[in-house]
Amino acid sequence: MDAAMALYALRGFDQTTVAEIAKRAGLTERTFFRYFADKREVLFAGSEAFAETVVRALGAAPTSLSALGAVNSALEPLSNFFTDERRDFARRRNAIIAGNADLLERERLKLSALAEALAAGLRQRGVPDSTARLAADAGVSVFRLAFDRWIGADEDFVSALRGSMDDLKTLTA
Amino acid sequence: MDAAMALYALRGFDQTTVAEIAKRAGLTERTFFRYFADKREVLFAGSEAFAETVVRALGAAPTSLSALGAVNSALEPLSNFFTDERRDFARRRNAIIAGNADLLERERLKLSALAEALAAGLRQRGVPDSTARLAADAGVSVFRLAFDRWIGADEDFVSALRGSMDDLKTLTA
DNA sequence: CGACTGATGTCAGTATATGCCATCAGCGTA
DNA sequence: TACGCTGATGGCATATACTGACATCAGTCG
Repeated sequence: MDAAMALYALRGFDQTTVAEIAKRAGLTERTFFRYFADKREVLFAGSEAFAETVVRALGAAPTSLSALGAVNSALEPLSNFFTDERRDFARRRNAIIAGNADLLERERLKLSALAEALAAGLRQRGVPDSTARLAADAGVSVFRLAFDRWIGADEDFVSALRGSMDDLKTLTA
Repeated sequence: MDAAMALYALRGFDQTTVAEIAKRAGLTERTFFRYFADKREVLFAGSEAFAETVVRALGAAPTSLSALGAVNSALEPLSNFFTDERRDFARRRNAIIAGNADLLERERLKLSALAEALAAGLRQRGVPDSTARLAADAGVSVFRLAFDRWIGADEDFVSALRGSMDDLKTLTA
């Protein structure tokens, strides 16, 4: 992962070959592909843990909450991922992703997987399907907005999340 | 496109090579790649026209409308794309996409491009950035929901759209 | 000591994708 | 008519991503 990140940052994602990454890491190409399904996946390794955190928090949210309220409280634990110390790393990672269409594509897929997981969790709470899907999507939108705020300014993630959620509320007001 | 669709449906996307598509279409592989950037793009050829329609309609929406109202009215012209005659084709296309991760990935990217275009249009109407992004994303969510309804039942697209937009409203109520 | 296991290496092969040059048909113009 | 231009296609070479099959080797357990 370190080797890949460094090379992607240095000469860009497209201009980096798996052979180069492997060599830098002191491994063979074949071994690289045993750990990562493809060249992009290196940058999205932690994404399952990420989604799991959200889903678990959703499961733990009080049943009294509305669909959106539950989603909101499911996003809060993500502040453990988005701490001040990791902001710099996140910025570098983000710059790489933003600069390449294939990586953006993968990111969207991961986010939509997150949305589906959220929707499934909501349905389990008894939320009707269409509501569940819309609330889940809205949650991901709010998350993206909060993430951009967190990464752009020195605002901490919880407050960015709160601000974004407020924006959503004014949207429909 | 016909050749590709037929083969994708017949033996699946992964099991179909570009060489086979080209042969069936009476062309060479090289020519295939002059028309389509990659193997997936065949299924998303019309997507720019699609996005343009939405953006144009958004530009034409009365300025008195709220952000969400404008997005809603921007989606309505899509009923021209989703007519009864095209439902069958859409179903076949959808089944292919749903069955393959790479294709799903590409679809997400197209939808997120649509969301970005919508957001840009909203900003041009004076909508603040975060509101614009959230409203655009919500619009795409509503569209997806409406599309699934349209494709699943024999409901026509405008009514599916209306129903989905209602769901969004009850979500935040 | 021998069997098993997990991680890695080696190698061969397939498919995607791109660049470069050749060809050829159609079309307008001197 | 002859000429040159243009756009679409073919042909070829090549890089790179990925996959499957088998070999190797270190550790470990009985």
